[in-house]
Amino acid sequence: MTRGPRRATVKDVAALAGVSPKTVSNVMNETVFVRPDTRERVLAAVEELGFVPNLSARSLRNGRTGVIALALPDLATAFSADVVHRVVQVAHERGMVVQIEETAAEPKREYDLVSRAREHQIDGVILNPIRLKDSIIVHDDQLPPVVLIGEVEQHKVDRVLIDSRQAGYEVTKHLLERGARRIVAMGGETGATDATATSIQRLEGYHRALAEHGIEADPQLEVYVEEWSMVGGAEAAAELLARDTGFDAIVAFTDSIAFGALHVLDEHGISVPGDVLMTGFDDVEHARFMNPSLTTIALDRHAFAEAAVDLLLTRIADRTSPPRVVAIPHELVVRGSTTR
Amino acid sequence: MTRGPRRATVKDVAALAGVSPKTVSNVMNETVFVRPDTRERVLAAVEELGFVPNLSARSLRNGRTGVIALALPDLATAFSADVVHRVVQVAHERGMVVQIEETAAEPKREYDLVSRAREHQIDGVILNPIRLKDSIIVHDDQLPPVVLIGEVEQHKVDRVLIDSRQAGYEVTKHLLERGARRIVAMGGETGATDATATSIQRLEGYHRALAEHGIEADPQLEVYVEEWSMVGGAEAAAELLARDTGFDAIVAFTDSIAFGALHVLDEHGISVPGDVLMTGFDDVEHARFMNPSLTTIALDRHAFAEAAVDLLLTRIADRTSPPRVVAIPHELVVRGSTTR
DNA sequence: CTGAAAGCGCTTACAG
DNA sequence: CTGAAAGCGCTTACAG
Repeated sequence: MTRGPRRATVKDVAALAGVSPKTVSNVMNETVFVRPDTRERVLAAVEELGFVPNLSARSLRNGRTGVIALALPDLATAFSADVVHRVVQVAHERGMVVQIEETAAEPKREYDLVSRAREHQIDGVILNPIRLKDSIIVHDDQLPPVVLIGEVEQHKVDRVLIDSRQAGYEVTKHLLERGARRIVAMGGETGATDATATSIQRLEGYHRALAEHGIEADPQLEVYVEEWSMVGGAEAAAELLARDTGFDAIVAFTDSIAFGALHVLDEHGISVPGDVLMTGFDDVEHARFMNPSLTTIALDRHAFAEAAVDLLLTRIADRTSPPRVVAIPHELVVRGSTTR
Repeated sequence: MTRGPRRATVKDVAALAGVSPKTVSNVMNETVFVRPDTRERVLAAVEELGFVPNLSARSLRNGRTGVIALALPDLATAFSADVVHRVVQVAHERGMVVQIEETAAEPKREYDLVSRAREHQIDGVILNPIRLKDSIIVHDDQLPPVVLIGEVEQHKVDRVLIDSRQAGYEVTKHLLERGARRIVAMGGETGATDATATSIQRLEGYHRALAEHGIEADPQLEVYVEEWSMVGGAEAAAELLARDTGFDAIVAFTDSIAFGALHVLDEHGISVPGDVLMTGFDDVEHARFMNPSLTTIALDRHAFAEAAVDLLLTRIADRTSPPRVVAIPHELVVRGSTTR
């Protein structure tokens, strides 16, 4: 810096307030009780000098950075955008900033973040892991503070999730109640080798609902979706049509998959909800604005973000307490795509 | 840290390689030429000890953090999601990490970031300012490295933009060529007091196209949109219908506005493109998957992100060079919403 | 409740 | 091209 006055330091503040640097530190960090009049003098000096603590120096000393990482597979999806939006808001309210990471294109990044969080100058990680089997959470047992989001089947780490089995059951049951009998599961497939925990659970719920109605599962009606996006949904719908099997409803495992599938059905002159009923998961904003609007599973996204951030902050403060799980309630939102 | 071995430091590496800490630093930073065999020995020691530099210590010494901030008004929009996605990718390729900030809900944050970037431990900011008149860029002249994205009318700072005037002209001309005569501009309004530079420019292009075709601008056909989102587009469409004036096309100033408007038109039994033609701006992924798919203005988003990051890195390296402007080319993508 | 000293792990001058 | 010393600005023990 060539221009401008030198930034004030704790020393300057201490000198002006007539105390030691240690006392300034105590006031700034509110760790111990400081006598009110001392406190006042320090704060006045801070104000006068425009003192802002140097976070690099603080980090160097105490190992905390005030930064949490949010690592998601694909940042470009509507669901990711909403998670980022809310996590940033909640983190700010808690005095933390958020560093964003994307893991799908660069799988090593996921491992790297979790195995060397300290080296990356972050206090902890909120992670939506890509694949269950790849997740090093399972292997490594000396972890930094980590909160997993999404339905991951392991028990060493704090988690925020929704009950995907139950949700999968509910949407399928809804379709059965509306008269559908040949219901497609779009996103999971029995026996898929690289299935995610989420897809496995949603598929289980789907199977349970079918079984309750005395309907046997038909592998022809299970379509695997590699990329849970609109493109993936469009490809899956094309694959489904190519199988040339009858169907009267689709349970899409995310709203994005549903949007992609809807587009392809429309191109083929298949009407939703006229010919085929359709449901999604997530209730992204577009679900409400599509024509037809999309029946889907909604969750309290703010509660979701808040739980993730707060679990992480708790974990940062106490590394030894047992892992906790927070389940966020969900509900079925019925819209045009299942209403004839 | 109670468990695990102590992290290796430059000292450890220096001792193992039989050199001074300074030489280790020289090798790690590639600032000066180091004799190949010395270099090899140092790198071997780094490898053996798993040495990773402590970035807090580095920052404390040299003032750089390796962090850039990306500050957008609203993170939940599709356009934001895509910008975040691409900026994070490009920044990683350049060895930087990205801190995300949202400014619409917390307007002070914009000022704070730009006026005290150093205090926030960031090397620079990529900023999409909310309102022209609020932007402190105009007032302050001792700025940290800043790159503005979007059409901001000022010349003190590096900028990445598209030619919104020309784009506004092109979509309007396209609609005129398809026979539309009563074309609504949805997003800007002549004389709006808190108009953004973007909305002003798109409106100017719209006016120019009308003028070229000998059509007089009609204030009844200009609808102001407060929030450039689907909700805002839906509200604007409701407002337009309430005016009870004839129209045969809509130039929406973003794709999101178009989606919101499409939904309301559909609810009122107005067909796109049957009764009304519609265009957007941005070419977000949904534009392709809507029914009908949306005619819109596309830009090379990767080039956009790359230009923003690279301008910023150049600025961080050299604070004194004159401000630069990078214009990203755009093109009209014609789809179903303007094809009868 | 507050002070004086030491040190977190780097890199910047200053020498050679 | 490399070394020995100093210091970036905080906070952590250690005293009192």
